[in-house]
Amino acid sequence: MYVSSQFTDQGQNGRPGTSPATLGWSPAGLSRSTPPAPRRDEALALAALDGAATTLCVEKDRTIFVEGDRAEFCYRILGGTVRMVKQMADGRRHVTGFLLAGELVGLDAMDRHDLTAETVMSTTLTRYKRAAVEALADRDPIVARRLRLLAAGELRAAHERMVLLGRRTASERLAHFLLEMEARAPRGGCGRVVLPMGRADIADHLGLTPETVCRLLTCLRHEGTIGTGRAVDGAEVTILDPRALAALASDPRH
Amino acid sequence: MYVSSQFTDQGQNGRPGTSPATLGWSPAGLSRSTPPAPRRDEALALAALDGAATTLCVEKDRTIFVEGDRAEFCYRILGGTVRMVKQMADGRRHVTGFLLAGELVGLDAMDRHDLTAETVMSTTLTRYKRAAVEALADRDPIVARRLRLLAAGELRAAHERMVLLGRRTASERLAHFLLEMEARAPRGGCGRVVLPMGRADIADHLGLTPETVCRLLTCLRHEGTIGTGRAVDGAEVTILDPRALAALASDPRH
DNA sequence: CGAACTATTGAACTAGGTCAAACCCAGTGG
DNA sequence: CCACTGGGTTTGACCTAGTTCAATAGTTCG
Repeated sequence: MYVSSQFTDQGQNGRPGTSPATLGWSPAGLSRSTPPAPRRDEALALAALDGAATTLCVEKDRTIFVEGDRAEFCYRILGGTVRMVKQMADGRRHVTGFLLAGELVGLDAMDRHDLTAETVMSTTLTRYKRAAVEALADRDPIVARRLRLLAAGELRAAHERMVLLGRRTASERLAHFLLEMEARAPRGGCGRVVLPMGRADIADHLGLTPETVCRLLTCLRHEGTIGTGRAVDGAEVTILDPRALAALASDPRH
Repeated sequence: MYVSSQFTDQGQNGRPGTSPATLGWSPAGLSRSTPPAPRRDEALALAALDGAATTLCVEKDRTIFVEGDRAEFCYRILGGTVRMVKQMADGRRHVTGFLLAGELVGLDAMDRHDLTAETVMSTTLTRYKRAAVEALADRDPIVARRLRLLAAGELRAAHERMVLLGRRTASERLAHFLLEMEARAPRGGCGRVVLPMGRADIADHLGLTPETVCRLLTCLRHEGTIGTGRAVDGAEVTILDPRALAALASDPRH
């Protein structure tokens, strides 16, 4: 209904030109300290659904689904970036996370989505019927277990984020964000982080204002901790002094 | 091991005198806007484990388990209050939530707990082997589905909390907290909220300082929005003007 | 080239934090 | 029964991290 009208449906053969590094499962927003997430088997398990899957292309800044929508589908990102948003009535916004290629969107829903999913840039994704996933889980305890694990991983990330939002300073937040993005980037992200999202998105993700994000970035640049430039899809940050950045991020325990 | 040494183990017949309002499942930290959580069936499902369950009494301010501990058990609170804590190396702390009678603790773990559970007051709980729960879930898709639903509920609450921590003002946070506690209180909590936790706990839950919590409470009292007093277990707040409080809390959408 | 964005920088302001003192009990011991 | 002690709570005075407002500088697109 609502959703399909915004998509360019390519049918199940419309594979995009970009081939993301990994199409295996990896829980969204998982931080570095989390034990390595399961991959291989689930990819296999989900393969059982590929017959019913549809591939979609969505352009920049479109809505995939809205908070409150009946959760009919979930998605896997083939290429691109998605932001998960929680909106307040008065316009204040929080970006609960960014999802990258290979990650899953909208799997953590009950009856209805509780977050809005929007594309940060032109994005390609595979769509699965949630009902089919649920059915698969009912049939196969292994899949069910993986789903639970996935949820647990997201919950863990969410807890981490609460500490970040509730107790960390602005620079700690930004440092943490840069390191997280670097860790999540496709292999070989040796100090290079591409930030496809704008300053406002980052700000809304970190509970800051765009101005503060800017200022902190300039500050880090002046201190020689990072370098900035522009990549094909969005700004690029080069981490020049990982030690300094890590010191700033100063993780809770570990 | 670590855990059992701090407990007064009553064995499985050592039922406590207090009989909490509901022993059914209810996802922890679920906010009012969330659709009513499933109850009856899960209580039945878990009953299958009651043979292996142990009832424990833990006094005030003890640790039930620590972040990083191998997650051998999970618990259901019979009576009392538990706080879930995330600690930073430098002492900064975040309380991700408070768990009340009837709610479950430590079910959302992967291999290890990612939160520390501490008693806010003298608390009685039932302990289940996680492995048994997992096994039950593997055997029974219904249980598995409930577990997923439970996790989704917590995730939802976590997202709500991120908005709260990242975008809401101090007074909005406090108002929201009071209303949430009132909604979660055992039936008939007509405007009366018992707060068994100290100001510091509330502050760490809301990303504020104890001083700010205090000031805001006094402020609300002076405005005639609430009244304060002391109950048997902890401070008590009476909500005199629910409208004003709700206006302050001003929920996102809805 | 100009419109419309987004990013950057500056200056002034404030919500909350910090520090420190006063209060208010619940125990406890004389 | 009452003073004493030790913990949390309140209150006050002051301060700063981060916001707000506003102006400038790139960028993208038509």
